[in-house]
Amino acid sequence: MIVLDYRDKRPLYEQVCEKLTHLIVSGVLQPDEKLPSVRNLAMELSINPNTIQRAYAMLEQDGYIYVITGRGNFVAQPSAWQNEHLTSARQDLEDAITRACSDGLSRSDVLEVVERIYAKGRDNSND
Amino acid sequence: MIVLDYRDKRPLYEQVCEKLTHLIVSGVLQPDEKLPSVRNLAMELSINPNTIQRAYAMLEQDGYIYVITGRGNFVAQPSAWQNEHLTSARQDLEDAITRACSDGLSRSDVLEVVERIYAKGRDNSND
Amino acid sequence: MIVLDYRDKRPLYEQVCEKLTHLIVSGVLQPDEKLPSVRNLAMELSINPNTIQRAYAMLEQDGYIYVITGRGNFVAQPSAWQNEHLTSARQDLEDAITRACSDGLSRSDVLEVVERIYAKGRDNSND
Amino acid sequence: MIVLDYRDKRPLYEQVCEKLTHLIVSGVLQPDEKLPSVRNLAMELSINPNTIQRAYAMLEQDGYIYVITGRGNFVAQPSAWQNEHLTSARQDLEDAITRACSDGLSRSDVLEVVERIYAKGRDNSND
DNA sequence: GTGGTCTAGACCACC
DNA sequence: GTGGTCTAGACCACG
Repeated sequence: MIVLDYRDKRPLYEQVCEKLTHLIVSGVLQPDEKLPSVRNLAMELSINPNTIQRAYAMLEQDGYIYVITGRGNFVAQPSAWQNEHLTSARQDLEDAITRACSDGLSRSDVLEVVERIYAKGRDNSND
Repeated sequence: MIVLDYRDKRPLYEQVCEKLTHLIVSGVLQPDEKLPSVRNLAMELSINPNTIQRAYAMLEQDGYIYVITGRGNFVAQPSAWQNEHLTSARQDLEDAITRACSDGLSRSDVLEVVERIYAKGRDNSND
Repeated sequence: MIVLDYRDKRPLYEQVCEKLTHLIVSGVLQPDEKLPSVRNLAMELSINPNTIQRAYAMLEQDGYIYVITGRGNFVAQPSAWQNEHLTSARQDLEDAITRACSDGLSRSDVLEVVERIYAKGRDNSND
Repeated sequence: MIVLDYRDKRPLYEQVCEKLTHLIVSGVLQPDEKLPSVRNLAMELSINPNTIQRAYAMLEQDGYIYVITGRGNFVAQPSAWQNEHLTSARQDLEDAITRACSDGLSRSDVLEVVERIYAKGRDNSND
């Protein structure tokens, strides 16, 4: 379900968080679907339960999942995260393009990259 | 010459590195121009000389500057860094846009952001 | 009769307890009226009977209901709980307002909120 | 500086968090003032550094403090937290009064409590 | 010395 | 079985 990259400099809990967020946002995990339990996912990834716990806590805090103690963690309704997710993604993009601009990339360079990526990723139905 | 942002989460040496890179790439610092000495720049920014040392080491390692022992640090010829700089910037941009795409941003969302940034940043003469 | 909110962070037995308390205090459940049996209510809410059992135990302990072994649970006389209920509610309110005060809310802020809530909730006939 | 209440049901990190928030909001801790280090405060309170770490992480996440790795934790500018703090306090108050209303307290009951508390707490200069 | 991450293992409340 | 908290102790990057 998730593969960790130990060469990645980011903390493990952040990787887990990001991977799960993608699964949720992309709809692979449907609303109200149950996520693996803290202990199970920890075992599956061979990491400490506390690390998973932390990732789940962040996801809940960001509205991607909700928790029922004693039952498990469940995917939240899109209405709970959709807005925030898009604005945050937009902000990240803005930062990246600003950096690209100040790094000397020309507008046409950027546009070309955009076209290439969106042509390749059209199966995601993001037009 | 350089202003540090202590609220920035990144390590100081990375900030110094980035700021100097910008000055070099943008031509504010000309090829073969001498950079401030480690000690001087450290004093000016009121930070530890080790931090500057580390930043200079990275800049040399990335080909932006060259060192003449006993003389100082000097800006390298653009031919030494231009290619690498652009491809690295391009790669960063690609990653960011890929992420934006998989985060659900549409092509038109991205294009709009690009136009906005490049309209605002036209004084950088990157068209 | 009762609707549970699984998103609520509080334990289920506490929710059940609170809902029943409201029904009793507001007079929807009359003194000496029989409450649903543990098993029935558990089935109706699709939760574990232990949870209902615990809620009933708390209600009895707080004087809202009385138990006749083998017969069932019954709403107690208002004289048994009225005083305690009001002083406890008063105490909670006091704590909340003290916190609001120390959080920097002005007296007029608080008064405004009070008016708003009591204007909206006048159908509860608490003037 | 802080006293923990072990009878309190809330987690320790939340208590620490709340106490520090009060110290910050009330101005006892001034902007840009340094907070005790994670390890020091942990020793002082005789609890595990991780618990303090968690409290500090929450405070940063809520904008009450900012962190400079290797230097320490510092009180953020009021502009960073003032708005959110007040709206959150207002929300808490609203919930409490709604509960009081549905618990059968009359408007005059509530008003009386408000007056009593704000009369007592007038040295806090909250009018 | 500073914060940040991670592990290992324990205990608790809830269901 | 579930999540949540806490401890103890280790290691790392930064300055």
